[in-house]
Amino acid sequence: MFIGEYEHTLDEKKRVSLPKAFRQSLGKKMVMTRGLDNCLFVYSRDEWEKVAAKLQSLSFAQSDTRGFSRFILSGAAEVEADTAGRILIPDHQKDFAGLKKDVVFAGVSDRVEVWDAAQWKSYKARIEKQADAMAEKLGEIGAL
Amino acid sequence: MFIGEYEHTLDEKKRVSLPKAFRQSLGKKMVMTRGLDNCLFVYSRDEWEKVAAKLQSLSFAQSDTRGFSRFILSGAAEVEADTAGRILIPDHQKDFAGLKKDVVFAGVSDRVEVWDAAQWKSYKARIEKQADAMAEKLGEIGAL
DNA sequence: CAACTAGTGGGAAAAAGTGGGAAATAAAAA
DNA sequence: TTTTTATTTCCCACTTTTTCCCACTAGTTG
Repeated sequence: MFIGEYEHTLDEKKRVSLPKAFRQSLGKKMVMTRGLDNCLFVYSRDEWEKVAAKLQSLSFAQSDTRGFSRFILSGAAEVEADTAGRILIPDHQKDFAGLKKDVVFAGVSDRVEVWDAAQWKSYKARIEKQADAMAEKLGEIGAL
Repeated sequence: MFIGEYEHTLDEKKRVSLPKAFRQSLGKKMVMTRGLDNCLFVYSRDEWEKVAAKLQSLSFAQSDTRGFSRFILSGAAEVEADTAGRILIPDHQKDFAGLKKDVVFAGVSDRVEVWDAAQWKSYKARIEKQADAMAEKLGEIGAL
C-alpha cells in the first residue's frame, strides 16, 4: 500500500531517487508504464506480472486490442534501482509525462505515480477545488 | 515478454542495431514478417513456430483467411544478427513498412515491432488520444 | 557534536550504437 | 570464360550513452 507525496529531482542523466518509503515495496526491479492524466505508473514486478498476463491473452487480430497492447506494452519499461536507490527514466516516458527537473512521486494504493511537479501542482489544485464544490453539493442535499 | 520503445537508425546498407533489451530474448536467428498497421513483426524462432502453427490451423476454405496466411507467410524472412547485434532488413520489407532512416522498435508482448519513426509518432498520437477509452478497458482487466 | 542516512552530483570505465573500409561473393558485361 | 561491376559480409574504429562507483551536502539521531 503506497501512500504519501514526495518531490525529488531528475538530473541531467535522467536519474531520480525513489522515495525511501517506496523502495522496499517496489523491490529492486520494477515496471514503469504510461499512466493516465499525463503521469507514469510504477508497479512492483509482482503487480506487473498480473497485468502482463492479461494483456498476453489479447489477440492481435483486432485493431483496437492491438492498439491497446501497443499503448501499454511499448510504453512500459523495466527499470532497476541503482545502489543509491535511483531509477533511470527512459526518454519516451520522460517526454510522455512532460518531466522537467522537479518530479513528484505519489503513492496511490497499489502503484506509485510519477508526475512533473508543475503539472502535479495544477492538477492537485483543480482536484481540491472540485472537492470543495463537491462537498458543498453533498452538504446541500444532506449527504454529508 | 517484450516491452519498451527504442529509436535506432537504418544505415545505407540497410542495417539496424537491435535494442540491447531485445537481443537475448530474440536470439541470434529470428523471423521477420509483414505486420499489421504498416509495421514489421519480429519473432524469436520459438515464438514464430507458434504463430506458424496457428496460421496452419486456419481454414483453407475461406478466401480471407487464406489471404491472411499468405500475407504473413510469404512476407516472412529469417534474419540473423551480426556480431554487432545488427540485422539486415530485406528490401521488400523495408518498402512495405516504408522505413526511412529513423526506425522505431516497439516491444509488444511476444513480438517486436519495427516502425518507420514518423509513422510511429503519428500512430502513437492517435492511440494516446483514445487513452480514456483504454482506461475503461484497463479497469475491465483489473490493471487499475 | 560526531555518526548516520537520504538525496544529489559528477568522473571514469564500459558498453551500445553507428559508420565505413576491405575482403569475399555474386552478378553482369565483354 | 574472363573481366568488370556491384553487392554482401566481415571486421575495425569512432562517438555517444550508459553504468558503476565515489564523494559531497543537508538533515536526523544518538
